[in-house]
Amino acid sequence: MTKTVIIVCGPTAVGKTSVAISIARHFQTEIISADSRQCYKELKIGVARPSDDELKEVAHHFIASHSINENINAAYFEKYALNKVNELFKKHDVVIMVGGTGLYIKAFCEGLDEIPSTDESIRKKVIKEYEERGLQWLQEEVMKKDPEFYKVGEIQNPQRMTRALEVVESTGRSILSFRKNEKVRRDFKIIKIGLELSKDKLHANINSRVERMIREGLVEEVKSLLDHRDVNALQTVGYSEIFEHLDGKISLSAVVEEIKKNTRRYAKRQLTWFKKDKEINWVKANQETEIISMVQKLVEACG
RNA sequence: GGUGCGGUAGCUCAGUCGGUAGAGCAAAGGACUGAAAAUCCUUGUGUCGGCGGUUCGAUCCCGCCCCACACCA
Repeated sequence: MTKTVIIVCGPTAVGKTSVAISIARHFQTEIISADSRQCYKELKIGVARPSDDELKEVAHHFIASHSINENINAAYFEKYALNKVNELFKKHDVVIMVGGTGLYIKAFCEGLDEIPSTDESIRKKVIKEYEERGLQWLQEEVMKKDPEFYKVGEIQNPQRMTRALEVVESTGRSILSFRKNEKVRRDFKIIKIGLELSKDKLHANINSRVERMIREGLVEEVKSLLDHRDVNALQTVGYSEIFEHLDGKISLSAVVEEIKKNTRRYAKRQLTWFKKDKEINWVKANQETEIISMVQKLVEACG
């Protein structure tokens, strides 16, 4: 039988976890998470990690598997998930991937261009200089050192600009010279399922989830991470806002509303990303039996 | 009941010495190749409280009314 990965994606709070578990049980297989925050063992309540019962029901990978002090990114995920999927294919014909991190899913399905790993000290230096000297300095540096990128890049976006600078400085070549614009072909089948809900229902889910997180002790969780607030893993909805509250800048009730708002905006960004992917089969998130029979048919069709 | 202050975008407000209006926030849409729950870009939204009057022309001036707030009784 053709080896197959079924990818379940969609916006936050749409109900991916439970659908993925149902599908995994149906195929008697395991789950690889594609979530850029649930992989950290230090983050639990605020990232809506699957419950202990759920984790017991089906084996999960890339959940609470790394530390916030590690440097995890899309390229890392691509390698990690490819290794994991090949390992799981020894025991299973079908493997499930679930998550809301569109870039990670894309990296897994299509690959990222190989860019020589840059010197960590150069990266840090570039970011530090940007923080000290500002965007205009960054733009001038990129204009000087990588004029090609400056012409086409997002010159208002400091993250893109610092990356471009970091790459020219450590390789001597423009980041554009590494871009191949071709998708890598995987030797397994990929089926993409997108879960959807009406905006009203999604927002209601988001609101009640945020309130539950607070009830379950999110403030305590964030308090225990205060010393690490600068790490990338903690630049996260639900954590940034509570850090502000712990600083005394904003009341708890205002924080709750901020988290709801920022989660809605995050969901919208995810939707914008996933809508562009024409390979996704969209289904209503709350119709599990229909989803399973559809997935079963898709798996048979390709194999 | 009297006096004062106000009623302009979903919210908070600015403004027009009379030529039918604009900021912030919220919202909506979009981009995305080693930070992606990140980061960045774009965009409106109006019976200017109601009815009359003056005027070529009123959201702006005048009158009455309604509503909110404050103070006095």
